[in-house]
Amino acid sequence: METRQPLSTADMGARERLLESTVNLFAEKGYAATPVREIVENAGVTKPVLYYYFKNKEGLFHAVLDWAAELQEEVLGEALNTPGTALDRVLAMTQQIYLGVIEYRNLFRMIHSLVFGPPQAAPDYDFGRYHRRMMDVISGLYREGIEKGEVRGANPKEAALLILGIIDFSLNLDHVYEQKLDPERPQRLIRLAFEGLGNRHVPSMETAIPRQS
Amino acid sequence: METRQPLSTADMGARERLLESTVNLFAEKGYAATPVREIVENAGVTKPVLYYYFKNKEGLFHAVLDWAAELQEEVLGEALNTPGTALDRVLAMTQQIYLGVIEYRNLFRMIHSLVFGPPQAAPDYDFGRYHRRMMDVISGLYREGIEKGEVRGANPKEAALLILGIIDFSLNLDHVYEQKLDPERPQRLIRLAFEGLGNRHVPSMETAIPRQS
DNA sequence: GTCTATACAATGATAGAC
DNA sequence: GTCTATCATTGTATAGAC
Repeated sequence: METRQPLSTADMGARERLLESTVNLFAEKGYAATPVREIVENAGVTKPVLYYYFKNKEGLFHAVLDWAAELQEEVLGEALNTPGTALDRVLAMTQQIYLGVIEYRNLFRMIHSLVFGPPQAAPDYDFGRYHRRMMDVISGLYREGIEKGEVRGANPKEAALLILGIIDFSLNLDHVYEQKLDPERPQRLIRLAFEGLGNRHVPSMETAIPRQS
Repeated sequence: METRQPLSTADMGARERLLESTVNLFAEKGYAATPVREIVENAGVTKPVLYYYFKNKEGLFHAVLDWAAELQEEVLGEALNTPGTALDRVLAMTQQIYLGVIEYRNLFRMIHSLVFGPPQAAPDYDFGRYHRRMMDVISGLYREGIEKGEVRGANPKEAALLILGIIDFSLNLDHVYEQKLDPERPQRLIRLAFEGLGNRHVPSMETAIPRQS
């Protein structure tokens, strides 16, 4: 029967258009609020085509999410190959993430609203995997920074929470207010978190920041 | 006709049970994935009762959200009456928020997934109001801290983003992993943000800090 | 592989009795 | 105010022709 495809490569056909349509609609309306009819219309095919390539609406859902996990690995993989201090590497990773989000914006928005949305609004899936993977990578970066003496010895897990929280929240903001993505914001906030909100007159580790008042 | 009620007080009747049922189900499954049949079953009434008190499913939705805005004002009002330094007050506010979230947990979860979920998964509503209100309050607290010389002069809006991001992310974590709420976490992370991730050996915010390297 | 046509269940909403 | 019974619509999914 050969209904199995590589899911990524070169048959710019009905299957890929269905995946793309699904991502766009789930990002905008969520799983439950998106009728199959719209998915297929948007992909320029008819309903039976969907049920030919995927078992059902839920199968389509899983196909998209597994694809997302692959992309996350690509992004983090590049980030891990970056040299520099802990702050450098965290900023570079953040940059990579933003580039990935810009390229696959709706995919990210879909994942994000699934992770933080109502638990039963969509079929079961281990959404925590994205989060855990991020935590592992970031806490690893920070831990190395401690060993090299670049940063103070805060609990790496807590530090990772703070950093991931910033990235996450920044992306959320861009999403909620539907502004253009502000690729600078998470970097600014992360620097702020490294420098500290409370300490007056702190020279930055990387940049010399002008101060006044 | 007199179908207008105060929405809050003492008729522990069908209307209130409907609101509570709605909150619980929307928090768990979201707007689109929650059938009115379940709402009324869970409230122990029948469908026409719902349509008697509220215009339709969407009217019920709005009623719940307006109620949430009132509660937000209560919580922030208490927080604003707290004395102390900027850090003290931010921590106190965070504490108040957590108390509120514990008391009205599902209401918060519902709001949150609506704010950060897919835009068209539910009827239109100005969800940004909750966020803007938080930003105003927090940036105000920080600004006062600057004027009193308690904190360094970071951009109050950016500082508010960082702080709100922490609160938000903490609540998200508790939600996503369905752990018990950890009321300590946001406080820890906020202190961490005030102290700074990057600065080794940081004395508290009041004193001037020496640097090295 | 892709279509037309349709089966079948679930949903939001209401009419009308009490 | 609350119920029983019902309607119109929309949803997912499939049969069967090509």
